[in-house]
Amino acid sequence: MPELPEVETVRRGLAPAMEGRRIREALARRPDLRWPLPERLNERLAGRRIAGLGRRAKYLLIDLDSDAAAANEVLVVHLGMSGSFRIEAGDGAGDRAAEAPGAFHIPRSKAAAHDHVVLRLEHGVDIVYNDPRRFGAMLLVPRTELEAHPLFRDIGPEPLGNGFDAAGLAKALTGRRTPIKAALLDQKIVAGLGNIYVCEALHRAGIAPERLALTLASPTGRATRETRLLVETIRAVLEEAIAAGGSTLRDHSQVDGTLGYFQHTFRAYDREGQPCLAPGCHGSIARLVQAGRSTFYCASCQR
DNA sequence: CTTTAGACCTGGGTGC
DNA sequence: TGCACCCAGGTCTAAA
Repeated sequence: MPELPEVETVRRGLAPAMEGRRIREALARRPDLRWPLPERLNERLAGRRIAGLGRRAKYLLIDLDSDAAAANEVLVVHLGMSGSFRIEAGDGAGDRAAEAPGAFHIPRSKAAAHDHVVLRLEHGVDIVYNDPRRFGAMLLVPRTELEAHPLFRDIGPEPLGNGFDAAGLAKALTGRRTPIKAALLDQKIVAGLGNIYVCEALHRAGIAPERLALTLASPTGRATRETRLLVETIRAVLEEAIAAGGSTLRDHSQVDGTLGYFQHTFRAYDREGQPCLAPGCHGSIARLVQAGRSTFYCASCQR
């Protein structure tokens, strides 16, 4: 469940359970997700206090205080394609003592397939990370090195922040001969959009996905009516999606088990063959493949 | 430099 | 029931 609105929903769901709490124990069931998990995860997390939860692009940022002289670190989490968190009541001290040191301390009744990491908090709450496809990632980065980190260094502006505007988008699209669909998926141009919200934004803006990116900016790289429209549309779609708790596909749910419902609001994504929902449009949604990803659009009202 | 194809994984759905 | 095949919310890497 991983575009910006879903990650933001996860952040908001986890925050009340995590912020200000201390990690009692960090348990890893396997050594890696997409990349190796941080070395000595438990030694580095146990006892640390969670200062707060943040987000950058599709990354969840778990801010950790450190005792003593060690530098503060951020536990950076990416959900990949299939990552999710859930909050569970811990099992208390009882049966933990019965298990071997280093064992994965999830009661059998609760352990689910693909539960890879558990953060056991001091107040008896387990934060469980589950990720069937393991495209997700976790890494520990010193707070001061976060922005310069290779994963963050080249990422574009936050679409809901002040750094995202028509002038900047126009500049980023200038000279790019890639389709606008692919350009908006490029995290260097704008952060946090994925396949769903790019399709939805282009549909709402009435812009054809095959249009070359450079055609949306003026020849001199200035903002145009379309660049401005795209900026506003992207913002609106993301804000609506966050307000709806994100989109819930397949069996994913939010951290407390409730479902986001923005998927009921899709006007294009995954609606191949169905009528276009743009006001006054009598077309239907088609599917094409761009850069290896499905694009859903209406050839009638997207120009 | 820009752009694309392949790679990484598991699971669900479809059609034979 | 089994099996082959396609598809899926991402993004890094190598190659063109």
